Amino acid sequence: MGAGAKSKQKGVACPVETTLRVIGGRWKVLIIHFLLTGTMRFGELTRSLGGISARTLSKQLRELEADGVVARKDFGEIPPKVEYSLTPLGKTLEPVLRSMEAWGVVVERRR
Amino acid sequence: MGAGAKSKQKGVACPVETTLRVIGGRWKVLIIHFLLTGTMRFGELTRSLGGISARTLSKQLRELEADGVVARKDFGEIPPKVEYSLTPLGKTLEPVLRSMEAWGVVVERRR
DNA sequence: CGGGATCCCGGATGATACTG
DNA sequence: CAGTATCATCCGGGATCCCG
Repeated sequence: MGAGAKSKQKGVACPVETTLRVIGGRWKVLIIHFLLTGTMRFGELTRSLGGISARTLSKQLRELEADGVVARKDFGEIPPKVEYSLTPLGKTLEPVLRSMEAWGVVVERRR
Repeated sequence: MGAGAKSKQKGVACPVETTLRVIGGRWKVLIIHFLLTGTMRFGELTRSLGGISARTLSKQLRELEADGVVARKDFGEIPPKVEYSLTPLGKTLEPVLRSMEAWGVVVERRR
């Protein structure tokens, strides 16, 4: 995966790798982190993430949507309004992120 | 990575991303998975992982070592003998992998 | 056996310009 | 506002060859 992302479904039947494939993208855990606090619009996410390009955000959101983690709601208005939120499955990622966060804190303290 | 793996230390002070940076490599969770069962030699890992190149295995092991997750023991013999194992810190990754595995299982069942 | 040195490619991401 | 299209770039990782 270049950075990280890993979008291949190479025979590897390891569930841990499956998870990594889903949340391994450069910005995905951040996106999920923010959506855990509630629904957000595209522009809000762009500003919150700080530094992500529209092209990349769009792509990562669509991948998360394809994996059933994120729900996209298009209001079909002009000007456009689109809201993103976590699906029930997406919300079940919270304990995973928390355990990763806890470990990351320990590692960071180590230096 | 290709991205995937994320080796940048960009200001991002998010612990979750720190964890992802450490275990996000193409083979790292697999390596850790095997080392959780005990000490292994370079060749053993190569065969167990199946398909990894020596260059990449060497590199990922050194990165894990630099992050304090893996310990390397060189016996300084001829022919060479090197053993790899998890450090105490490395072993604390087990609950993280388990939560990722549990989620991965659910997702895989979803299709 | 356990790597290091090189060469190389594809995918991931950014920058920029444009649009409904 | 929320994207898409296109071009440019960067980097992880594979393939191959070589060595102590």
